[in-house]
Amino acid sequence: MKKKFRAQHSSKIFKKHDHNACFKNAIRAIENHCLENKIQLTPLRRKVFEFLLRDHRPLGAYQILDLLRKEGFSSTPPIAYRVLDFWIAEGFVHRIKKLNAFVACAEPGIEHSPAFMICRKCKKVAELDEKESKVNLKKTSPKEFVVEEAVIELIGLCKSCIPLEAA
Amino acid sequence: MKKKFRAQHSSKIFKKHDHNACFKNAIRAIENHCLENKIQLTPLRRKVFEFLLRDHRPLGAYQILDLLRKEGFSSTPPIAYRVLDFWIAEGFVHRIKKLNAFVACAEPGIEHSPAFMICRKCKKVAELDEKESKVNLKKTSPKEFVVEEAVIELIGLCKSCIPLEAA
DNA sequence: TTTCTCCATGTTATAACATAACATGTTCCT
DNA sequence: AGGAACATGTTATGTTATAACATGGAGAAA
Repeated sequence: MKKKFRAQHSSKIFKKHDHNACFKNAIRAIENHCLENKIQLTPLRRKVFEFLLRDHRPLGAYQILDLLRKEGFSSTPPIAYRVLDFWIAEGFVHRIKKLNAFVACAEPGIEHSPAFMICRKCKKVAELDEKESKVNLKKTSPKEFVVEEAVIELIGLCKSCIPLEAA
Repeated sequence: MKKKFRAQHSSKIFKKHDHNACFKNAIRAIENHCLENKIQLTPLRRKVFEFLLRDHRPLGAYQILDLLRKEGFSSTPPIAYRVLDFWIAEGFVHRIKKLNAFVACAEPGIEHSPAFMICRKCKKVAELDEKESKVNLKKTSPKEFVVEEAVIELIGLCKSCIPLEAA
């Protein structure tokens, strides 16, 4: 299986990185994905994805609605939830239950149940991939329980915020 | 540190067990805890804990309110949320974000961020303890991220429901 | 090119979950 | 008995999410 959109290594998101390139790369990924799968990349869908991509910070559905309103889109709740459901189904957005919010995905295209690291200070969110998290958990419950889906959300301090907290 | 209330081994909850003893044991645990810590075990608090203890299935706040109403208690939302917050603070109840619901805790008294296994068929919930889950995750993000709190919720099929699903 | 179908978006209404702020009542300490 | 701390009650409202149905628009097939 070919990856079009290389995983952000989790630590990258928490550090200064070439976000312009990161952003463009992700946009290119959804463009390709939609082309290849004959899915419509509508202005609404593109806009919502762009909002989520902006700074690796999760947005609530109602925050997204406010942003859409400012850009002249309709902004009743189902608008946001539908587009979010769409991106989740395509594997490009994840829901963060802990925050009742949504983030752009770092490893789209493959169905997966990622784990997240949520920095409580800068609010950025990075993913841990399956190999690192879900698999470990699976081992802990060998024949006792068949894991079909996992919600794994770590709240804490990211590398960049640890020094700030010391102050 | 002395444990008063032995952990339900996770698999136990998913199997037939002496639930009467299990229930009584847990009630004794809260009675002791409240006595020892000079905390009031009021009828409302006791009742809410009993509801949650009944069958290892999580209850939503509004389900609890319905049950309270039937027993003649006041049943406006803050009543339930306050009692739930109380038990969570004491370490005897956990919130399951995935379900917007609450479960009685299997390993109370120590502050911990447990992991849960939620059976999508029978709806029962069991805990995985910290050694099995959180620590594994911690190892995966060594100096990148300081984990302060973890939400770990596995959705799947429990031992008892796996055969039923095959049908 | 029209008509049909599929899908996206729009709209209205309401459900489900949660908390703020303040009032009243109870316990228990001194 | 007085007062502080805590528990519960009440009203109002905030926040998150979905159901159900209406409209519009793009592309395929006749």
